[in-house]
Amino acid sequence: MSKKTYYITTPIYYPSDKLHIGHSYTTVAADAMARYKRLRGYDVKFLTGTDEHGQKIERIAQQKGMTPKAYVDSIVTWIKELWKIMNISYDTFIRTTDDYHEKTVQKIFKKLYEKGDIYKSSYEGWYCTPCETFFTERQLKEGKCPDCGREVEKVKEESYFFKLSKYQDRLIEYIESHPGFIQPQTRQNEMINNFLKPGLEDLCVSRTSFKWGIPVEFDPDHVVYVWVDALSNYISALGYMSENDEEYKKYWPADVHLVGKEIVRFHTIIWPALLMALDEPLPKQVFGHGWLVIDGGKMSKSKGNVVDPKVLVDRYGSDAIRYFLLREVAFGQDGNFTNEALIQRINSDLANDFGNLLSRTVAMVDKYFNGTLPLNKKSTEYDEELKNLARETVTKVEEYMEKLLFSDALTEIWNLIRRANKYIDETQPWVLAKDEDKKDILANVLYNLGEILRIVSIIIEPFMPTTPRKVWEQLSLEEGENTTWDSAKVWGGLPQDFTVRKGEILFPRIDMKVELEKLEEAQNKAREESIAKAEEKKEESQEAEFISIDDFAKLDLRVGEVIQCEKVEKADKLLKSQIKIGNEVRQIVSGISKYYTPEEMVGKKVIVVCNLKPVKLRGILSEGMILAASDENGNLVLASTDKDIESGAKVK
RNA sequence: CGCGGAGUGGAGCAGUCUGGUAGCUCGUCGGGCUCAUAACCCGAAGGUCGCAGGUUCAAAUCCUGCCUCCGCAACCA
Repeated sequence: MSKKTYYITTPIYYPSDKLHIGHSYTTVAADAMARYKRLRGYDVKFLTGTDEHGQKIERIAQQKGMTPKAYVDSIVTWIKELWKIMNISYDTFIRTTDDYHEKTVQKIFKKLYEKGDIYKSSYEGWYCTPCETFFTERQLKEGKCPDCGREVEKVKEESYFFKLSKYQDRLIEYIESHPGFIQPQTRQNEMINNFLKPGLEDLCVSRTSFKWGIPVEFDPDHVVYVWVDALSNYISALGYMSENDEEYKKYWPADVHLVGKEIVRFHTIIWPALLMALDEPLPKQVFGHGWLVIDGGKMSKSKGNVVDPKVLVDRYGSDAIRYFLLREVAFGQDGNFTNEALIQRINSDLANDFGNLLSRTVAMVDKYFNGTLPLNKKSTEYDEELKNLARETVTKVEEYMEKLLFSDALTEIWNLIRRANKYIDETQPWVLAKDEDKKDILANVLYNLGEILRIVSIIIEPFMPTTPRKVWEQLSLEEGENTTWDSAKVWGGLPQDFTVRKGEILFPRIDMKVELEKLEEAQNKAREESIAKAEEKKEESQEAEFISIDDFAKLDLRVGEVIQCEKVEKADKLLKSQIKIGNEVRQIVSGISKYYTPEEMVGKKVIVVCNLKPVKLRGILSEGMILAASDENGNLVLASTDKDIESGAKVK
């Protein structure tokens, strides 16, 4: 009989830059699950990778004077190194630039086209490069990307569309009849209410405006655009539609796609629709986990609060970081990441509770029995409870892991560890040691502690893959039948006369105060380096962007006096001002409401760009722009003149 | 009336679906112990469970309204 299979995936990450701790979080969770299933005897396939195409990559590479491939190669090398130091046990690392993936995508595209689910049409719309997303005129909000608020580019081109709308009803039906499909439940509500019920629009699935993508086989001017390319990695990695599709037959449908909550939509709407169109089964589950937030806010490069996982792993080792990520935050919800919490966890859970339990056990066997336990044992009244708890703990961990509740699983394990520490207090081995007649009781107590350590070391392996071996080393436990998952359910796997070998301290305690400073220093350094790089980039592009005096002369800058000002309703940043410029009065809308009240605006002399093309903001005409200075800390002040001067005066 | 999440002892969270003594970790204070990484064990203080109504014998939990925070969205000429 062949083994049961288990197929788990992470998203494929976009290698436009290095990854942060949030990416590690997803990947570590997937890894813990993969390791757990392997220990349970499953034939596991664990997939991760990178999504390497798109205009954004093309541009970044261009700025750096590299080919797109060379650029992503450098990032991918960095990512693989990260997964290595974090002990990520992926089976396949797929890159969307891999030859086999490109071929499969082309075949999928062609199949859908032949089936009529992809059709050619012309597209007039807007494109946001950072988001890699098209928008219709209607979706656009006042000329900006509705996702990120940045500039969009007008694009008119012919392109291919996927009939997403055709699958809308089937999707709703599927999701409602498969309650476990989208996890956690709240995400399901979000998808149905936000996207499915309002109606789906067909999806643009090709581009002609850039080249860095997979060419459409039968229409080489087009490259396949993100959805079909990226999402199908989950099946192309298994050899779907290739000569060798054995893995596909074996592993598909996936047991779980692990994704961050921001991309649940793509995985629960677009991806299933694509699979429906291909007549292939849908993944069994999409689990959208929460974010690691910093000081209550989202981690983002623009905020400069991105945490580099390599810095942390370097300082504390991957097992400690993995433990923290999976323990601290309830999977599915957002959770805080702070250096304090990290060190706290390391100290109290890993050093004090767990590491110290090993330390004191080994020390006592060493001290009282010269390192090797005698065979004669006599039980105590406390043994039964401890043994029962050990058995129950393994069962509970199994139950929680099935639901991907990593934090709960670890909580159970730590309850057992704490119980073992208490057991030492109850039995008082140092008292037993003073009485020759009680040596057999003492031996029993120490054996039981050794057993708890054996059991714990086995069941923490999915979370902390390197620690178990360090424990076994100190207990002289051979990796083998007494270190399998099932052996953790049976009391007595450790030899009755086991020998201890004092080893390194598992998790050294950390001086919170000192370490916080050092950590911040290290993190700042890493951050500064990346900022410095970004500035370099900026400078390079700035040099190329000198303007001539003629360019500057095109600006019509004038002094204006605010004669009236009010807030724009339903817009929290906008003020509408009437500004007198010479003999003329203009209406200008500005995003300065957070910094200036309408009252203080009135009477101010400001500098206005007068020949800016008028636009409507929030439906209100704005005929120019008020100049203001703003810094990175979010301060904003209006630009003004040094001394008073008549309104209408030209600025140059 | 945009969508969603959250508001529980000093901090971080669980409990809410399936009403009935409010639980955990950290911190604080007191005690115990000495095998151990100044670690471990026990005890105590500390909560009107955001606010206001309602249902009920009984509400953190169910219903209604409101407030605050966060994310998305919007906005930033």
